[in-house]
Amino acid sequence: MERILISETPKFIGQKVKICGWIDTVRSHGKIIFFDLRDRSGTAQLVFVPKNNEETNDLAKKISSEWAVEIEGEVKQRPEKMVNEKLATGQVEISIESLKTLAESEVLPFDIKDLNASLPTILDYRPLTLRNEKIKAVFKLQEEVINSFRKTLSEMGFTEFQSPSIVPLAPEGGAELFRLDYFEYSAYLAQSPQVYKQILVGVFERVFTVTQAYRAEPSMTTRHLCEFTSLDAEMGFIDSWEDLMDVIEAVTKNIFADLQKNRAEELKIFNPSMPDLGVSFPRIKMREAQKIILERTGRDNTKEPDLQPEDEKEICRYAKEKHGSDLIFVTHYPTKKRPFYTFADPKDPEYTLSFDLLYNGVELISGGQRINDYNKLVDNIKKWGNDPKNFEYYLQAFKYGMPPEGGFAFGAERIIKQLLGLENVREAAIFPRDMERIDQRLSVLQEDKKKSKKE
RNA sequence: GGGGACGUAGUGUAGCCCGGUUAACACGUCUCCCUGUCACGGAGAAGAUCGUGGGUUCAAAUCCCAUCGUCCCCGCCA
Repeated sequence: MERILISETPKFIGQKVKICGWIDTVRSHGKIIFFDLRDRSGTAQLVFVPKNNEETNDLAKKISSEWAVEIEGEVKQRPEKMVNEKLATGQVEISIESLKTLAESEVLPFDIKDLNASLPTILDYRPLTLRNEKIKAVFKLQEEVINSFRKTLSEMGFTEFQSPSIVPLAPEGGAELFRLDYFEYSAYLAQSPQVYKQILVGVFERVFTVTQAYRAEPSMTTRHLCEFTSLDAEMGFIDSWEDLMDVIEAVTKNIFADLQKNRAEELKIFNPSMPDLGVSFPRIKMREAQKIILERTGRDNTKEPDLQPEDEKEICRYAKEKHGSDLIFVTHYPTKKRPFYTFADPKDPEYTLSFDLLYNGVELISGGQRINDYNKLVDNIKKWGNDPKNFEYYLQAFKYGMPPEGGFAFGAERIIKQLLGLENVREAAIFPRDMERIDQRLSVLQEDKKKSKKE
């Protein structure tokens, strides 16, 4: 008999079927045992009543959570009073005729259905806790974010490329790089695909990549990861830097729309408030934002070169109240605070044609127009204290005709964290890396190594 | 790089301020009962040298010091 999916069982009422999956829960009433069986498509109730086969009866008593099993049985319409409306398959149940263990499970360290563990514990048991319905849903939603990003940009004529992870050095500074042995030389893990996406604008005009970015920043905050998924795009022949914000707005709105359209079930688990996609995202200059914050809170940060985390939250509240938007562009960050390739505003060179898109108080996207003029770029590399010789490879793209261009990057984990209201970005990374953890806690994994380093 | 908080059965917490006999509760686990549950229910049981080391004290989960671990905030950033 061929296996069918659990979600299909209501179509087989009165018929014998074979289904496979994991045992979610067991409710034993002695002479009758109910199992919830879970596969990739959903969950259904199985009913077992003792047979005149001792072996099967013993097995049914022994089976417990997370055993992988294969069962054959008849799909039965449930009596009206016993329909479970919470379950998609709640109008039917499968009466077990034969039962086969595919893999036993050890006793679970905690109840993964009603998970009530701390984040470190959840991460320690990641291979198991990912099976939790809610945790699993996070990553189905993240998949959709990435699919949507791909789809929108492809339709807009962007070419996807694979960005390298091993790089010679970073254009944005050296402090936060992971260094690695590369034969007899040193190399680094890419902190961003910036260099490569800019080079490829000279080839494909419009490019994007979904890639891992690595930052060795000693940060233990709820919004930082040492390895994160960067959704990067870059486009040439722009008329204005505002073209970039138009693209971002389209991409972002499609992401939210696609989540609602294609992942309604997973979204329902979190029931987040979705941004109003009918309004356009306000665009305000950083200095204006600081003035608004001063007026609203009395906090005077108007001399600061950047918004404080508290300010970012406040300006998002402002955007929601005044413009009905959950997202807001903050533009014109000071030239000194941005990387060397950022395009200065010709009307006011102290500030750049760059922007952050804030969502519920956190930076979601950073971007801006880039310097495409070869000589200006070389000058800036020097001004930022670097040697243009180290950038010769990258500079070729500009030496041989680079049109006006710009781009942006999202953190995939941050989108999900902000949308679902997760407390920590590590909940939005399927296998998060932070200062203290690569899968397992490094303190446990490499106890001896750390000690020897200290001595 | 700077600052703050926390560490008690498998898991999540209470107890600590104000030291005192068997360290409490919930979930999970085990045994028994249960043919309509869906986070099933009922009865019972096991499970913790209170992170580690030292100090104060007649007496330490509780007070002090050190150490290890965990989390959060700032800087920085997506």
